[in-house]
Amino acid sequence: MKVKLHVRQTLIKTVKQELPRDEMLCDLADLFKLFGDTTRMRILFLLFESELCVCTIAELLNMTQSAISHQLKVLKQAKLIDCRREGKTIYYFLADDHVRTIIEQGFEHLTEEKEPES
Amino acid sequence: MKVKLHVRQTLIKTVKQELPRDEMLCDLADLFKLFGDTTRMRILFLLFESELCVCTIAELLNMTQSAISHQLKVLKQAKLIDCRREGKTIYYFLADDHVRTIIEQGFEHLTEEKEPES
DNA sequence: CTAACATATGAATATAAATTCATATGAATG
DNA sequence: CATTCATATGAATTTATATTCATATGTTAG
Repeated sequence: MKVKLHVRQTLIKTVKQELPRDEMLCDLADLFKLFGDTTRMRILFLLFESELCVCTIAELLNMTQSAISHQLKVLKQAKLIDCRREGKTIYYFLADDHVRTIIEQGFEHLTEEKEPES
Repeated sequence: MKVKLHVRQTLIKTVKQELPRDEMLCDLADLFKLFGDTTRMRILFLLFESELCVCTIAELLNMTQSAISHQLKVLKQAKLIDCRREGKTIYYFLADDHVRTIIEQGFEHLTEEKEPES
């Protein structure tokens, strides 16, 4: 009885500490995965400048409307971008400044790597 | 002649500004790609604590030595981790603090997303 | 209501990345 | 120097992801 209780508490501890940690780890990986694709990165960089509609993004990146649309969906589901409708066209824009911050962080890593502070 | 010169200068401008931007974009995507995989993320989290040898990582993550070895290679090539030999065993460790910073940034994004400030 | 335009979407295909499997390398030990 | 242990690696396979293609949805204009 006592032993079982102990086992159960350990289990609870595991669930409370290990599983969330693991879930968080996956969430993190999923987040970074979004930035790990050239097309999505290009889209985000374009949206740094201003909001844009799907067809403009497609033109600028020289890709099909469909391909862009699919990627926009991915970015939107992840809440990195949002959109608003204006008649027929739909404008996409960055949801907040986190995107910038995260990308800047990565950028710093790259630049500091290439010029190793001599 | 003058027109051609102008065209050429525009081309140079393009090469100097657009292409590097594009190359940088790819580098960035490649960097983030590294964090976009659960296995690699797990490995990095383990290395947050201390340096570890391949077999220990494999045990802790409950994966084959080969799978871990392949991923360690990827991380090492990207210079996120480094290693030292001690007899037969090889210890891997984080190359610098950039890894921590980048992951923390992503982490902040996640937490701020889940609790949208009140 | 129909045509035209902008975007979205499901399924198929193409492409890339992770894991496995078999085996090679490299160091220590008897 | 043969064996054992730790790790690395190439090729095959599996699995995941991006793109394409065909078509659907939704909006505006006539």
